[in-house]
Amino acid sequence: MAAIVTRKEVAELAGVSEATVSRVFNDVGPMKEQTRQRVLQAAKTLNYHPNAIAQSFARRRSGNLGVVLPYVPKVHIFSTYYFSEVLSGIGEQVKASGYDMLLKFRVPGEESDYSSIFRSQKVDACVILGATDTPSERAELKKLEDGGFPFCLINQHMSGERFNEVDADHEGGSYRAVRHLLDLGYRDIAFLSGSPEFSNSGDRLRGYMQAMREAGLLSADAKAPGDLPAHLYYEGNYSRTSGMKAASAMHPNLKRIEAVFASNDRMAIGLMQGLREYGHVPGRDYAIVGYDDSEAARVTVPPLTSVAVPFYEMGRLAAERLLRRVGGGNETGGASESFRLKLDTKLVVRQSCRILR
Amino acid sequence: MAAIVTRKEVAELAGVSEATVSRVFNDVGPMKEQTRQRVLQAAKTLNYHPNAIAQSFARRRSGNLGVVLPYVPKVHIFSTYYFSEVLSGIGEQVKASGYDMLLKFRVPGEESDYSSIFRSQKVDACVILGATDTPSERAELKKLEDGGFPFCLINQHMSGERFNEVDADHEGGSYRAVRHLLDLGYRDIAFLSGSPEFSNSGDRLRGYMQAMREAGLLSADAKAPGDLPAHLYYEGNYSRTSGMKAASAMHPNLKRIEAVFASNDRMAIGLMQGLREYGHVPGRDYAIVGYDDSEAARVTVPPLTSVAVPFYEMGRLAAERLLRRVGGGNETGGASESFRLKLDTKLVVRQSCRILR
DNA sequence: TGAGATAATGAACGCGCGTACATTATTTTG
DNA sequence: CAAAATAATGTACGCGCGTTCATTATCTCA
Repeated sequence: MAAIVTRKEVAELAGVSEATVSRVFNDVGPMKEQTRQRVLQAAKTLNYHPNAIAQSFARRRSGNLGVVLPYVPKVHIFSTYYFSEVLSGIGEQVKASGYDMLLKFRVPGEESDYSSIFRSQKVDACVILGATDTPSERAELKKLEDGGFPFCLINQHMSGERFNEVDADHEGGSYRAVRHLLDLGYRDIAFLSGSPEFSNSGDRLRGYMQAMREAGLLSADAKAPGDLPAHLYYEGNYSRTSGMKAASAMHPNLKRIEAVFASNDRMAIGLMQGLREYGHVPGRDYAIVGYDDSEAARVTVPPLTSVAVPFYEMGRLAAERLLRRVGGGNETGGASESFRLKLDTKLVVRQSCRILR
Repeated sequence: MAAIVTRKEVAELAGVSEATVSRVFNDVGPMKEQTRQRVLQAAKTLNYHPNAIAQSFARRRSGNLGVVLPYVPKVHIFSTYYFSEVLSGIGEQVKASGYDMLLKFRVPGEESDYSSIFRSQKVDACVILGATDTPSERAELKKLEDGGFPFCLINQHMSGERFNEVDADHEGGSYRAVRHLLDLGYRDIAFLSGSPEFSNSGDRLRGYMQAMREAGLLSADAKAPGDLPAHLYYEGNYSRTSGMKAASAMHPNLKRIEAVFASNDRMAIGLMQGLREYGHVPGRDYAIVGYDDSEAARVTVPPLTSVAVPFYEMGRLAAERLLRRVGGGNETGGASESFRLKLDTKLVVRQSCRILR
């Protein structure tokens, strides 16, 4: 291992004190140009790089933005559209802000001790992905908030709390998707929901039901899955295989279903594959709209109409807001204002829904 | 911000010295059980967590595995199959080894100063993704090697060097793909290559040509793209859009092409989309084999025959080998043995190639 | 030219750990 | 029971920085 060059060696070569070396590298205080050049030359000669760990320690700041990801053994988490897009956006902002991105894997279901992530001092702020609205997770997040640790949830709203959040208008996106189907003449529109512990699943359902109520297809007080006809409500876990499973459940009812709105593209694709095995061709025998507008939506046959969610931008904004906060270093007074952003979604029309009537 | 609890406070509460607190937490030396319990109780009472930055500093070890990724502004790098799979595998191993994963983005084309990544001491070892075989990159990697910094290349072979590498048998995978087409009766088999600066592009081409030579479809001394009939060689950059572009170039020649072997699934998919616009249906009018066996291969119509590359396992093994090395802390003597692994690839047959003859 | 003001730089120490060596406590042995 | 051996714990300091306060060098002004 190559020997570590410290500022001590640089100071000796340049004939100055270590404090001067430090000042030069941090652009602090008055500095004679001649002295500065001498130091920089010595540093270059010795190929000196400040020890980042020592800097972090002395500054009491890690220079890392933590990203907390759910850990499921053997699951290729980075290959999930949502995570990969958000991470790309975070990465973009981290790079632009001169921070590093430290990934932390948290085992879901296990005692979530979020605050220990901060107490180790290894991250200055945290983006939390895959959080769920359960009492224990809420309690853990409250502890973070009470401790003044800067964090941000993405795509997970915790109503009644003042956590930092970056979310998207899933309800509006869902509403527009279903209105699109209604405008094409479809009336018997089924809904394939994702896991209910995610707030965004509830948002999608709400948008679906609002559009259906406005079209007079549901009673005015319909609010929950239980208020839907059984043949119009299905549930998966956002995976393609759960979409294929839903196809088995849906197939017997397909005489009574004209269209399907699925809560994400993967389930839509799995559903299409499953129904194709029963001889039902998407876009011809039934209409289908996905959600997320992932790359996969563009490669299916026919290409999928889907609601585009700006996950990349969500990740980028969360990182930007957090890093602005910790970079400002303005810890004056009590709890700072929380930020909550809700980004627009957009329906991208492709060939999976023909005009019916 | 919550006050930081240090071992000093724990020591006071437990009525022991700071060294004893340290010993308890590091399970070092003889320790009276009674004393140990007193310390642990005090730590729990104060909610003490060792400061990881201070630990890293004192240990002269960061506890981070660096992952170097190419940075291209606005490109959603995590959404690329190769990167996402490798990262998932690395993440799995990092979690298992009690390390953290620090992402570093490097601007390609820019002066690649890999060694500065190590000189900051912020990572103990590095996995390098997206490296290219250019003289300047080689020089930078040689500097790392000379400095004794532990790193590993993935999916990029640098012939003549002794760098740590984890690769896959692309030549063998390619060969088997083309043999499969030959076995189905196809003779006029075109090749859609990826960018030539990646070693694995050359591997794929070699496997293709070997199979074609053995079938007597190429002369015995054919070695380079120039030795191929022009209508059988195309080039893309591994993106879906470059595959669609290749479709335009290939379409006029489709009377003379029976099958296509594409260097990755994305280009295969783009090609299929492009040719479908000209009325050519994959699996019926021509056969096609992709590479990588990404998720997308499973959702196309028809599902794509593809060569499976264990990217996830490659990432996991690279991390395992590196972390074993730095964890062993055995820096005795000079340069340690480099490791080079080449994992098997496997042809996964689906419906994109019918029996021709 | 000397006093005062300002610029530039150095000395010292803290950040919160890990641990070598010294000291004290406890146990074993003759 | 005392000496020797072993177990347990404490003291002191280094890791490589950032920065406060002290000291020195330089400039300005009367």
